[in-house]
Amino acid sequence: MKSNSKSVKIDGIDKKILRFLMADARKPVLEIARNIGISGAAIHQRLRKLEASGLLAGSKFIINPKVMGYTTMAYIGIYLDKAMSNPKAVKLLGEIPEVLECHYTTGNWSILIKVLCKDNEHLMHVLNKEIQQIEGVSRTETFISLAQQIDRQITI
Amino acid sequence: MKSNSKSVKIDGIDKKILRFLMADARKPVLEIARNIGISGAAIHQRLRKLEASGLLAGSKFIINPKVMGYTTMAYIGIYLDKAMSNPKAVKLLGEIPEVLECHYTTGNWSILIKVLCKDNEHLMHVLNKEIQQIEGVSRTETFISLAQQIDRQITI
DNA sequence: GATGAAAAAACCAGACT
DNA sequence: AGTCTGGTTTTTTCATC
Repeated sequence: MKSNSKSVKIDGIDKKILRFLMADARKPVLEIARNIGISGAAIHQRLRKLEASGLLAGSKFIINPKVMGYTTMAYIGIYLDKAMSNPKAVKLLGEIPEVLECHYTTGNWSILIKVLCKDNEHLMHVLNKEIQQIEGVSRTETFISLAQQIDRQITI
Repeated sequence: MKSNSKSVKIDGIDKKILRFLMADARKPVLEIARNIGISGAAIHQRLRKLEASGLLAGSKFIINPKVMGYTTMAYIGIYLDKAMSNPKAVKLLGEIPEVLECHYTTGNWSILIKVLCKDNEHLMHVLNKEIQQIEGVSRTETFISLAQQIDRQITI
C-alpha cells in the first residue's frame, strides 16, 4: 500500500463508487453497480486500482461511544518542557486509551489531543492521574465539547 | 436504529467481533467466525443485535486525504458575537466542505472546528474568505497540525 | 467495460442443548 | 438464551472477449 503517490486520477465513476463506500463500507459492489449502471467487475477493477494508488486507507466499523457510556469529549492543549521530546510524549499518550487523537501543533501548545471519557469525573481522572503525571507535561488547557455538530471526511 | 439504550451488554465474543470489524469493516463474517471458533450464523445474529442496540453507528471507507493533495490540517477556535446563535453558525460552517468537525466547546471560544486543506494558501483562503466572512464571527485562532500522531476509536 | 462461470460469503429456517 | 447445521440466494472474483 503506497501512500504518497501524487496526482491520483479520479474520474466521475470513481467518485460515485467512493461516495457510496464512504457512507457504508459494507455496501455490496453489485448494488453500487446497479446504481451507477456499470458492471460489478468494472467496479471491482476500479477499487483494486484505487487501493493500489494508496487512496483507500481501509475501512472501519463505527461504534457509537454514547451507547458504551462515553459521553464526555474534550480537547486538551498540552505544554511540554523543553526537555521532553515530542515522540516520547506521544508514546506515553498513546498508552492512555482515552486519547483518541494527538496532534503536534503550531501555536501555544506543544500538543493538542482529543480525549473521550465516560463523564466529567472520568475526564478529571485522566487529566490528573494520567496526563499530568507524564514527566515533561508542565501545564494543560481543557476544552470540553458540549456537542459535536459536524463529523465527516473530505468531500470528493 | 435506537441510539440511547443505556447499558448495552457486550460479552467477550461481541468484543472480538467488533475489534475485527473496527479494523476492517469488509472482513467477511465467516473469516471472523473461523478466527473466533464459532459459526458464521452466530456472528450474524450477534451483529443484528448489536445493530439494533444502536452500538453500531455504521461503517465507513477511509480515504487518504494526502493522496488527494490535502496536506494541511488545522484546528480553528472561533469567537462568536453574542448576537450570533450557535446553530446558525454551525449551519454556515457546514456549508464549507473543508470543515470536517465542529464542536461547541467550553472555554475561550464559542466553537472549535477542524479543517483540512490542500496547503497553507488554501487554508488562508478558507480562513479569510469563508470563515471570517460569516457574520457574527469576530475573531479566530488557528493551530496548524504539523503531524497527526494518533487517530483511533475508543478501545473496547 | 462487459459477460459468464466458479468460488465464497451472506442469509434464512428449523433443530439442538 | 444462544448456537449449529444445512440449503438458498447473493456477492465476489477471475478468465475471457
